[in-house]
Amino acid sequence: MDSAATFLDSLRPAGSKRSSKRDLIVNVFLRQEGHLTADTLVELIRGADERISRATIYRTLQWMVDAGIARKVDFGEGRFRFEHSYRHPRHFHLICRTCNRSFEFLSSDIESLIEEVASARSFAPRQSVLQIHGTCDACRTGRPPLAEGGATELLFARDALRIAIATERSGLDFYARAARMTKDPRGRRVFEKLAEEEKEHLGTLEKRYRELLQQDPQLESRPTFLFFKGAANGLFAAGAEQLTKGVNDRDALMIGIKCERGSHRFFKRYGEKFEDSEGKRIFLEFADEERAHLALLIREYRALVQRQRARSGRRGKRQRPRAGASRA
Amino acid sequence: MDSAATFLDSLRPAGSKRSSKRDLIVNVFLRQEGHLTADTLVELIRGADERISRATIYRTLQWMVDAGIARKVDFGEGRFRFEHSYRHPRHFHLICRTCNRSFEFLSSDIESLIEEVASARSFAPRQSVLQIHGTCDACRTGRPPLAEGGATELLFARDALRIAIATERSGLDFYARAARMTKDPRGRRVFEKLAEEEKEHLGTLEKRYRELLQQDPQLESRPTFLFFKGAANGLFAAGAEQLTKGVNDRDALMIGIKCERGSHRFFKRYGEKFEDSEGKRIFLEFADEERAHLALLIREYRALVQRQRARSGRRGKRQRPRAGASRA
DNA sequence: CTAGGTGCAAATAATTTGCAGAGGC
DNA sequence: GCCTCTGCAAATTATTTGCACCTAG
Repeated sequence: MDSAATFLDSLRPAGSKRSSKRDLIVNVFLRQEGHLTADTLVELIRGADERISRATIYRTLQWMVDAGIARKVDFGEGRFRFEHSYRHPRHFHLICRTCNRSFEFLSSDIESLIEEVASARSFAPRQSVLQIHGTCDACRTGRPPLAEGGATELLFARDALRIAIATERSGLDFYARAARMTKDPRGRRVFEKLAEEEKEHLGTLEKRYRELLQQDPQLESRPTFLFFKGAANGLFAAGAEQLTKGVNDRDALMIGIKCERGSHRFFKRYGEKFEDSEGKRIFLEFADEERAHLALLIREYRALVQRQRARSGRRGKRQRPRAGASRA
Repeated sequence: MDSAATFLDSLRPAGSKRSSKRDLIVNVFLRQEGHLTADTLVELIRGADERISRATIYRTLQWMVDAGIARKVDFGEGRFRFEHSYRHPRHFHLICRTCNRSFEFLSSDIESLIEEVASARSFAPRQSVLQIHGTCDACRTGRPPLAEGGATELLFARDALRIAIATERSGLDFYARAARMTKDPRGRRVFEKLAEEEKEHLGTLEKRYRELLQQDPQLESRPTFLFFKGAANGLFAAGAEQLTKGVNDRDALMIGIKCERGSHRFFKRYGEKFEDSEGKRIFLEFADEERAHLALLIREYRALVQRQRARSGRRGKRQRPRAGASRA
């Protein structure tokens, strides 16, 4: 929470004055977890033994929304609720109609489909609202409300790390296998190097994951926050399957390039989508690493083609790198 | 629209009196296309030179919602809108923040993902709201508002038929190919028969599609309403691909069973999800047809296994039908 | 005749606004 | 001192309710 203050300072719009009341409201608001109504906030402030007008609460909430600290959400109850957005990515909601609690989740898969639909209708989407209304587990079965309190930031970081780790594992597997089956010694060394790097990076990620777990002992048992099918087995799993006996050195490089490119794109795109948070950082760092690997693979691919062309004397079948290999 | 009156009669809750005012409101409401606010409806009724109280409008709208004629939707504007639900399946919305119009769509793919998320959280979903807010094509580019007026019922029926036709085509292709490669004459005849049936059904569906097109000359050019990736190439496309040279008669039957089962499940499940409409009927009829085919294939599979077992004398390798074939 | 249905006006409920005074810079 | 923030009360907006009257069955 130390950097939160700095963050807040940076958000204060020009020409606004520091005011004890507003600071109080903002602080009380940020300390809360769920989705507050304006009224709840009034009660909270009154509880902190301060007289405050409803109007001020409303004005401050609007100010926070404009400043990007808060988001206004509508669960169809006839009034708005507010959630803070500091290190808290935009998300979808499960809303229990019995206990009125709401649970958050993200789904990269659903987001992709939404983008496809919008694009099919030439609609420029700015923001999507997805709410699943129904009955939560606790309300349907007996009464095990199951220790709440998952700060979304931690869950997001946890799931981002899990995806990164799964991808790293499948990448390691892929490169190790590719190294084993590559005949050209130089190419083999490249794959070995990449496998080595993946292994090292994997270690870093796993360490980070363990550190994360220490911030909340129950973190692992909390429900999934970020749904993303693609990476369940790692983004290199499909590539690894393609590495069968019939594959030559060049094909192997090409498959690697495709995997790295897909992986880099996913992590970059997804990382950019989020506001500042540990999860975002994980995604972007990962994207950078993949970009470096990609560059290395492409360089090697070109070199290999060059050597093959030279070796096959002038006027071999003059195979060109397939489409895609030449784009950076 | 003829059966709409009967439908309405059937919906009148017990103990309600026929009243000219209410009938008027209901009729005016059902004649509209989009998502009306209570106020718009008041203006419409006043325009039809009748004095009416806002309270009556509100009461009647609530009555319609209770009777299942209307749905209350919230686009976060601070007031509700109402859409009729007669032959108009629940759907998702694209909402233009510039012109405030909204466009409807369905996505089987998104619905599946929603179910998965809910189930992963042991949440019992009752209803989902998905809204994509942004800017529509007309508002972003110049001004080609592109002849509106797609009655959703027609669009739904059109897309249901398209999916059914694609599936039928891929089924025909699958059975024709299977017949060609089946050695056992009796099995071959079964596939030929199924291919024949698919072809006939395909004809029926195509005729129905042409008839539908006559109800709205622009129907084909209207945007997609029902998104469903799985059936873009037909639900048998994957099966047809598996029919390579290495496949024996039994495998072919088994692949067919899997395709029919998947197809039957999809159409049944999806058909049941919707309220009365042409699209619903198409889905359910189709599901029935697939069920019959499925039964035929299973019968044939069992017979084949029996004959093989008999032929291989006592104590062949005693292959059992693989899991799945014995469940009806 | 009697349970609904309807209009009118008043009540709610959430949120916004006008205005005069308080307070930070 | 100026300009913003704040409280209070009044205004606004969408919707609901109380109540007396009306009308179909």
